[in-house]
Amino acid sequence: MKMSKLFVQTLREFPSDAEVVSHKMLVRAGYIRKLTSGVYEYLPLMWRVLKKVENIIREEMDRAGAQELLLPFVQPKELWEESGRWEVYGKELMRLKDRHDREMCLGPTAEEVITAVARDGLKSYKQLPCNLYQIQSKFRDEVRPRYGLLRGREFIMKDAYSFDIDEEGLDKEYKNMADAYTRIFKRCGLETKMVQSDSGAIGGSVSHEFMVITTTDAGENDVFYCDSCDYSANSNHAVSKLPQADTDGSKFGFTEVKIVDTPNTKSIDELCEFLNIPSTIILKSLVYVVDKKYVLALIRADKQVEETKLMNAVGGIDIRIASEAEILDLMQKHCFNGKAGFVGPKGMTDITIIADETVKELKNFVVGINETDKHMVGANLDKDIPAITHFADIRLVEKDELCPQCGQPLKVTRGIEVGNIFKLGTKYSKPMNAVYLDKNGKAQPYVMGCYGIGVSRTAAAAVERYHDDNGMFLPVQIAPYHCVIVPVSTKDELQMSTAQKIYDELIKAGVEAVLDDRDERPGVKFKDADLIGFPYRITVGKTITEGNVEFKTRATGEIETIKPEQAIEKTIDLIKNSGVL
RNA sequence: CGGGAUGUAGCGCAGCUGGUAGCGCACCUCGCUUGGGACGAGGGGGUCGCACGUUCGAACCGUGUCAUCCCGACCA
Repeated sequence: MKMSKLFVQTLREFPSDAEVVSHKMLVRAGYIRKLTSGVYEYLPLMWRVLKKVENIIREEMDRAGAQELLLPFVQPKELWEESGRWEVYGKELMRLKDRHDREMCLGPTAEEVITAVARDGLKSYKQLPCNLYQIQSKFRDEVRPRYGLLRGREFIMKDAYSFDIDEEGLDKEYKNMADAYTRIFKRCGLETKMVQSDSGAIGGSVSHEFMVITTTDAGENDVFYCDSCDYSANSNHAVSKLPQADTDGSKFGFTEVKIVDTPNTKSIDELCEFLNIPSTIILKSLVYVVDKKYVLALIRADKQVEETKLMNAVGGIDIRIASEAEILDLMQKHCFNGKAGFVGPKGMTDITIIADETVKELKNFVVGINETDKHMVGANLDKDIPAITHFADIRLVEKDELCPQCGQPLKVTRGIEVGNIFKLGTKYSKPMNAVYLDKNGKAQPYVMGCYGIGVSRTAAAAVERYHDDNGMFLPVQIAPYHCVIVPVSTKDELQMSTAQKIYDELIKAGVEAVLDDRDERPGVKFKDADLIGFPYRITVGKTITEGNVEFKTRATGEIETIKPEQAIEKTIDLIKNSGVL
């Protein structure tokens, strides 16, 4: 490819609306352009990267025994009603009507469609196990798209679905996919951590996420992990053991239950200060609204509630903390005069009350009683707290708490989720009546798994990982081109003819080379080469009169002076060694 | 959905005590230059997000609306 014809417009400045590195870099280097919020054009450079990532995925998925197909992007409402998700999915599902007023949606994922495909095509146990995948645009109408390709509304995803006769088969395929994913990300030049996670709206029991650990602020997930063993989990799923703490109020003089005045102690800190006690002997009561119904969450006051866990404990799909007005409303409904800050489980017998495991440890504790400026002290669970709906782990894990497996302190880091794997079980096959006939001729629902990789997000994550002040340097496996040849002066015939010769030889060898034939000053060409991130650069300048050219490795900045033939050979060797040729 | 901000040329921005639009980069032409985003001369490109209003006159003032971005909430 001649640089003069390459469809790319590099910008001298970063776009003003970009926040994270990958977004800034990709726009500035001419890889992508925003069409509208959360929707991007993949320009030729970006498309080459995406195709390379896709092909790595294809090779590894095929090797793992999966078969590729392509499913529709527009899906009918009826299918989503079968699975029950039409009601459940929420606003993220982009709904639309066709000219006949039939309701449709843009596919945010394809469990429904693939289950429909399977039930028509997989009738016998002899056909199982089966794993089908596609690489397709997806659309999710995110509340707030941001971070460029990392959280767009339209994005490219590889989604795979496995069908097995039983849990054992699913377990095997789950492991098979986990191994394939590890290979895929490694081939993309990315180190990933496989972490336990919440299974979210897609449902199912077990799930793991593949995280690219990042130092930039683009990582949207907190990952807790243990250096001493293999434990690691997304914060929405992490569990921990707590270090020893004072949880018995009798140590602080609360030996019998009574109600005390606690003026102006709206916050836990104020309450601690007023009573001169640690927060570990306080029972904190938080009002949430889950699926439009009030839920009371109880937890030891020094800990935070993890909302995803709480939502799962209640079995809800939408959760938010209640506003002060809603708390007042709740109080009034129960004939209390309290306000936010003095909430307690007292008298709340008609709403769901979920207590965190930490509550079990509390003795002679302090708790709100729904009366402003008053608390109960010396309270105990059975005696003083009415019916708790149930106990559950709803606690947000924090740094330096202890690993649930080995007891060492947990560490935390940020991660970009580039892939995930779920055990779905029969969550979709049962309601959609997707069955096969077993050996006895009896209909059985498939045991399913699903496995996603964010293709465009993976590419963006690679930019987050591989960049410097001058631009990006994607690994050669996924870089848009392998190398660029830069004649310093296009007017110099020897320089031009040598550059052309090197270019021709590389192309002949199958190297994806670009010849920068533009009549620009060298500085412009060097800046563009660095910004776009050609892994290798061969510069033909004045030293060609001595028979030398310059070979530069973008990632390391290393520069060598060598003969043109050596440059050709070296480039071909490097590309071959990277496994690309 | 709450809080904050911004919409003027492809990109980055100025103009906003009202008088009919400008700068840098990019783009086209000519000259000159060629090892890290040169220089000179000339040129093309914008109904100033949209609508209504105030005014003799609106990019500028007012109202509404749409869009975009940031923080929060939410999120396979």
